[in-house]
Amino acid sequence: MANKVKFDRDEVIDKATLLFWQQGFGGTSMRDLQQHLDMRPGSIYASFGSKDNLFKEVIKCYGEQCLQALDRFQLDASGPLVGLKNFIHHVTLGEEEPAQCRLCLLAKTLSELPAEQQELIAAAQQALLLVEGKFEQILLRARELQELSSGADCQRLAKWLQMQLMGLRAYAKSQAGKAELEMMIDDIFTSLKSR
Amino acid sequence: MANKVKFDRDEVIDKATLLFWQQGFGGTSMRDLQQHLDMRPGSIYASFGSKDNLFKEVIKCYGEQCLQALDRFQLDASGPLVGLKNFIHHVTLGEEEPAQCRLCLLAKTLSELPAEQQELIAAAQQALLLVEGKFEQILLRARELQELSSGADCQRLAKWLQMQLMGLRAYAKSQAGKAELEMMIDDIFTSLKSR
DNA sequence: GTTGATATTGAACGATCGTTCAAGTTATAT
DNA sequence: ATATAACTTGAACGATCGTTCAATATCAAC
Repeated sequence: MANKVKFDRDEVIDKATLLFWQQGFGGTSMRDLQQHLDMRPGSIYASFGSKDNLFKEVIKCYGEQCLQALDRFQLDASGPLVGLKNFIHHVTLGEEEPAQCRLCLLAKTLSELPAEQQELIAAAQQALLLVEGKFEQILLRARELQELSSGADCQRLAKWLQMQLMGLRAYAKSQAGKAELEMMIDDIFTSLKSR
Repeated sequence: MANKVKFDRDEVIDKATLLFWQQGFGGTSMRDLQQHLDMRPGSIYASFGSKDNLFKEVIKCYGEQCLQALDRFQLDASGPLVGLKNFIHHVTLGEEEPAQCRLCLLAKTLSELPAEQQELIAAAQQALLLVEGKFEQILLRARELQELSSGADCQRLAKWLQMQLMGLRAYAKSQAGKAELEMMIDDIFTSLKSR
C-alpha cells in the first residue's frame, strides 16, 4: 500500500522537527537533515524548495501539534485546569522527548533568529498566537465551570500563562531540579486562580 | 596615557558582548567580530585563544555587569522591591539597547547551545546562579524591612523571580506590547508579595 | 515492451566557517 | 642608533555551509 517512491511527507517533517528542535535552525545543516531524513539534497529541494521553507513547514506543523496536544489533554482530564496542568507537566517534565526539547521550539526560534529572517519569525509568532488563543478558550471554559472566578480576564490570563510557560521551560534548562519545577507549576496555578 | 598598541580589553569585550547578544554565539562569525572589534584574526587569537574562549569571557563579564546593575538599582531606589522592579523594567523595556537584546544573553545562550558545548553552558548556568543569589540577597533585605511577609521563603522566591524574568523577556520577543509587559511586571510583584 | 512523466541521486559549485602563521610594525631598553 | 621583545597584520588553510543540476531510476499508461 505504502508508496515506496514518494516519501511520507509527514514523517519527514516530524524527523526534521526533532532535529531543528534539538539543534536550532542555524545549528542544523542541510547535511544533518540529509542524513536523518535519508534524503539526498536534490529530493529535499524538490519537495521543500529551501532550508527556510522546510523550517517554515516545521514551525507550522509544530504549532498544530501543540494545539492538538492541548485538545487531547483536555479530553483526558476531569476539568479544564487539570488538563492544562497536565499539559504543562508534559512539556516541562515529560521524558519521552530528548532533554534538548524542554524549550518550546517556537520560543527557541524567536530567541535564535536574527531580525533579517522576517518570514520565519512571523511564522513562529503566529503559531504562538494560536496557542495563546487555545489557552484562552480553555480558560473561558474553566470560568464557565466556575474553576475561575467569574470576573477573571481570560485573555489576560492566557497571556500570563504563555509567559509563565516560556519562563518555566527556559528555567528548566538552567536548573534541572525536577522537584522545583513541580513546585513552580503549582505556584503558577495558584496565582492563576487568585485573579 | 592610553596605550595605543595594546587594545583596551574591556572595550573589546563589551563590543563582542553586544555582537553575541544580538546574533547569538553560532550566528556571530569571527569575521563579524574582526570587523566590529577592528582587530585582525591573529590579534584576537593571541588575546583570547579561540572563539569559545572569547565567548566564555563575554559570559563572565555579562554576568558581573548584571550583578553590578542590580546593586546600582538598589542604591537608587527607595526600597529593595522598588529597586528590583526598576531593574526588571530596565531589562525588559529599556530602550538604550537594541531590540534583539531584550532576551537575557545567558538564557539565550542556554537556549542555543548544543549539549556538546559543555563548558560554555556551564559558564552561563554559573552566571545565572550568581544572579539568582543576588535576587535572594535583595529579597532577604526586603523581608527584613517588612516589604515581604516574615514567613517568605526567599530562596524559593528568588528562583520564582528568575523564572518570571526569563518568561517575561521571552514573551517580549513574541508580543511586543509595552502596556502588556507593564501589567505583567505588576502582576509578578503582586504574586511575589502574596507568599 | 515502449514511452513520457515524475522522483531520486550524488558530485560539484562558490561562499563562508574557525583558525594558523610567517612577515611586518611598534614600543622599550641600552 | 640599535637590538630585543611585544604585538599586529592579512593571506591562506582545510572544512563545511546552502544550493544546483545533469544523470539515473522508477512509476503509470498504452
